[in-house]
Amino acid sequence: MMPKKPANPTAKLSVAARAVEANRRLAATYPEARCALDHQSPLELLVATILSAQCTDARVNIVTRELFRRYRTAAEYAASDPAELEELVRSTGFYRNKAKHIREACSLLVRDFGGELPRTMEELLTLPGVARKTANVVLGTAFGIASGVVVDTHVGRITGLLGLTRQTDPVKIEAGLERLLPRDQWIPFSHRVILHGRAVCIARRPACARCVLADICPSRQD
DNA sequence: ATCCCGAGGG
DNA sequence: CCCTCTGGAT
Repeated sequence: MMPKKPANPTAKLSVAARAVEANRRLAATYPEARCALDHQSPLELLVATILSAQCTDARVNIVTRELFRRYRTAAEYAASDPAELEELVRSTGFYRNKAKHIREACSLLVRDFGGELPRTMEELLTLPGVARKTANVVLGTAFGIASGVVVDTHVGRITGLLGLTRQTDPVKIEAGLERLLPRDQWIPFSHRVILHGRAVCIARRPACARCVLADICPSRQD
């Protein structure tokens, strides 16, 4: 008999099959996966998501606790004192841009949408500081509309490591993932990958030894 | 491609 | 010190 060689499932799975299998395992591993940004309304989720750029969700949640107490409506954000808003969001980084985006987006919400959040990608993209990632979060989590996969830094990194995409442009990554996964999995998949990125497949030091995807991951490090 | 920008981990 | 954190606009 030939000595038994270690199986190499990576080579046997098509990209599509690997995407589905990865999602299946992540679903089993993180049954509780959901949006980790604290919020009680679509507006609060929009603000939290704008603040989440290049910042941990834990930090965003610390900041929004006070922020949401101070401002309740789009009109209140729009009328806020710029310096005061900047100070409240300061610790999330990029604080001048973020404060400006919140103020300007809320002004536009008041002017064009009656102070409410619109429910289409096209309309959300008219808001300053809102691109596809933020719009997909708001549509998917606040409104239950599976508009697209949320491609943040974790989803971009991990889907690349898994060989689910060769793209680096988040819009192209998103389009590819949406061809690999059924629509009703787009948002849950995003949340699971983000959790996995925080807990196991950490950017600085991926913990492949305790990763449920290690045997189907082309980038596994031993 | 570059800028915005604070906080925490190694 | 360097890298990364649920990006977006110019």
